[in-house]
Amino acid sequence: MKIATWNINGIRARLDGAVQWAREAAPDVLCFQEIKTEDASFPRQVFEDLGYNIEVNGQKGFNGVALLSKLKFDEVSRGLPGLHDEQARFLEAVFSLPGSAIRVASCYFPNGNPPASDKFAYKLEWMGRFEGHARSRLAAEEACVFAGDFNVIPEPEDAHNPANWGDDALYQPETRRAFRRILNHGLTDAFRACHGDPGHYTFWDYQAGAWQKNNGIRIDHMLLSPLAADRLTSAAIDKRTRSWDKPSDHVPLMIELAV
DNA sequence: ATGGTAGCGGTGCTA
Repeated sequence: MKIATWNINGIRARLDGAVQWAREAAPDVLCFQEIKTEDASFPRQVFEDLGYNIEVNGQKGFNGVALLSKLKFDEVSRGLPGLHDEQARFLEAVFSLPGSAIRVASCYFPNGNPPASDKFAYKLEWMGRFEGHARSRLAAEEACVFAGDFNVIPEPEDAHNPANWGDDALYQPETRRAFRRILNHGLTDAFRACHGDPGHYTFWDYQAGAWQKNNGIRIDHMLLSPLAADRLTSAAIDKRTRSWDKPSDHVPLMIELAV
């Protein structure tokens, strides 16, 4: 099965491209972040016409995540357990498969800029809450995929020019440490497990010709529990979408699992 | 060093 994630930066502003990509790539599960719209105004029909069931944790104007699935939703939960979050950043669901099941979450981690602000404190708090949640999911020994925009540059090889990011929340030592703590509970960075070489990015800023200069960063990730990682057969970034008209500043990431 | 772009919503905030 194919699972994809894409920070779409406004689903209504990006609808034609998002639908075209979903039709062609045909993921079984598609996670969106930054839909920037409320549940009631999510454009459901065009995706339902492609055969998707849809769950949304939306918010007016900012944030917002969604899960689209060709499989039936068995369970859905909104928000990180135990976190009273004003911001719509997390949506998790369980899907039944023949003889097994898989849990998938669409995650939009806080950006956290500027460092040394309340936004950065919120980012670290959110990452800590996520870590606790991931631990409890790992204890259940399920096939589980945490997919989304983590707003973390894990390593220098995940940035075209790491020196440019020294003052950015996405590359602070505390941010990278919090990400490693999450991984160290036993999650696999699916893209990195399939590609050892540097220079693969999922985000290019709109400003200063970042795309033309390939001045990108890898901040969208899929973290897999051991049962999911055992089934991982491929991972790919589809950077073609970044050159489309009116693109998102992020591009889709897709994995394939042998299930 | 600064400013560069985009979505939402109708101004300034967020990224």
